[in-house]
Amino acid sequence: MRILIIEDEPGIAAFLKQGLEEESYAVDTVEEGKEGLHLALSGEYDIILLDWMLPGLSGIEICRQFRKEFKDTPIIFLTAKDTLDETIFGLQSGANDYIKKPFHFEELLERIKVQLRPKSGDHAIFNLGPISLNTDTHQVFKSDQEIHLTQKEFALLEFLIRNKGKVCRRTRIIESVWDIHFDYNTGVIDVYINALRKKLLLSDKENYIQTVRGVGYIAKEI
Amino acid sequence: MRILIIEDEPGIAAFLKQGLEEESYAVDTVEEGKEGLHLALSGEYDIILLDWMLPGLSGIEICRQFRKEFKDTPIIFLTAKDTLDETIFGLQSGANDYIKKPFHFEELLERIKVQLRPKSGDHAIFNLGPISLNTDTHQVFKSDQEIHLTQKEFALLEFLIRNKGKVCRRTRIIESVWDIHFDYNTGVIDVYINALRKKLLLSDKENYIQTVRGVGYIAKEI
DNA sequence: AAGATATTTTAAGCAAATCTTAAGGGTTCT
DNA sequence: AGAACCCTTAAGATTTGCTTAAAATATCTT
Repeated sequence: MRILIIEDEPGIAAFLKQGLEEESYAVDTVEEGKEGLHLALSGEYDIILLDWMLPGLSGIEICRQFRKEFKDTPIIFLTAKDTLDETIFGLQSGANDYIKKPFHFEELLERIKVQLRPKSGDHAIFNLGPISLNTDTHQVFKSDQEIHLTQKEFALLEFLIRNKGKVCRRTRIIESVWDIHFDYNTGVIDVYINALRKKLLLSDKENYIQTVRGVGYIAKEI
Repeated sequence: MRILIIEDEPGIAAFLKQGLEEESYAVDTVEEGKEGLHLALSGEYDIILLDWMLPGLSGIEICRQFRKEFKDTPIIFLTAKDTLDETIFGLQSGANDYIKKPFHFEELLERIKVQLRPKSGDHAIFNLGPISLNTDTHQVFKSDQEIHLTQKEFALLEFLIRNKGKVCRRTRIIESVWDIHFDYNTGVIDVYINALRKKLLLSDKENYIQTVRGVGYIAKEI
């Protein structure tokens, strides 16, 4: 999962980046407003943490412009302001949640998780045919049979299922799951896809993870 | 992707042309209004950058006349005026966006990209008669029947459909789809057009991909 | 801290899909 | 009719993905 932090105080940004990376998110930070909007509009992030007061372009303005293009990507405001008015204003501009500085890291983590849950229902469970994946407990089942996956295997499967029905390009996968932004002439993806298919016992009849030659892979309900 | 710049200040025009060409757009510039409108009406451009104040014919007038012919081609105004009234007036006359001078090149680039994305939000779907092409899932359907295309086949069809109604010269095709910028004495295009027609079951009655002798091909609603 | 275990990455051989070339036969235009 | 252009086909070249095993790294145990 890729997170973009737009925050002008380097201390806070670094603190968040480190903490989130330990939770195995792929994190980029940027200090300036316009550059932040530009990065956000690349469409490569799964969630955006946005400071309210920024040099260059205000958080609200970034939020508004970003929402023109991306309706779904969650935005969480990091804000020192706490009057009701301002908060409402922020949420109206398209944010999904806000958190008041100073905050506990755990609380932020919790809110991120909530935002990254599947839209239908409030469970942290994603499904793909008989396969279900729980992002809270980090468990995977196939027809009520638990299947042990390693970190990377889980991350890859999560990425594919979150993008169910869409082709996931290899570059996207390597960026989101491995946090590598260049040099993707590597065979890791193949190896891990192979591992997933084996562990999930996917056959020709149950090809929930299909390869799209020359492009990447797609998780599909058959 | 072809861009037409109608701008009377040679410095700005040259600067934009160079920058955009580095981003691998094909750019033409013109300094005078009437000539600009004439070129625009040739229908060969995917997006038009239009100065507000022009000798010959004002930007707004060009915009209005152009819109009579082409409903979809995006127009971005380059403007020094920044009062709300004038901007609204500009957008009413049919522009899709505007950017205030002086602007950062990056910002312009971002706005161009936004305009060139397929319409209707997140549906990355292009149509040609009963054929639909989804750049998101990398799928092609003809009357709800999925048709498997290879990379190159897909890229070629995408190019043709993106330029629906416009003749695509062989050199343009070889440049856009194969990224070859010289030496196009090759028969690949023919081979792939052939493959497309076969896979899409195009007949004389359904000649959505027509050949334009001596020039190239055109994707056309019949 | 060292050894044992689990995970991740790299590399290489193989198989299959895809891409390109080239050549013969049609078609269209002058 | 002749020339230029286009279509079709099939073989050879190339790329891509699958699979395996071993090397490198991280994690756990004692």
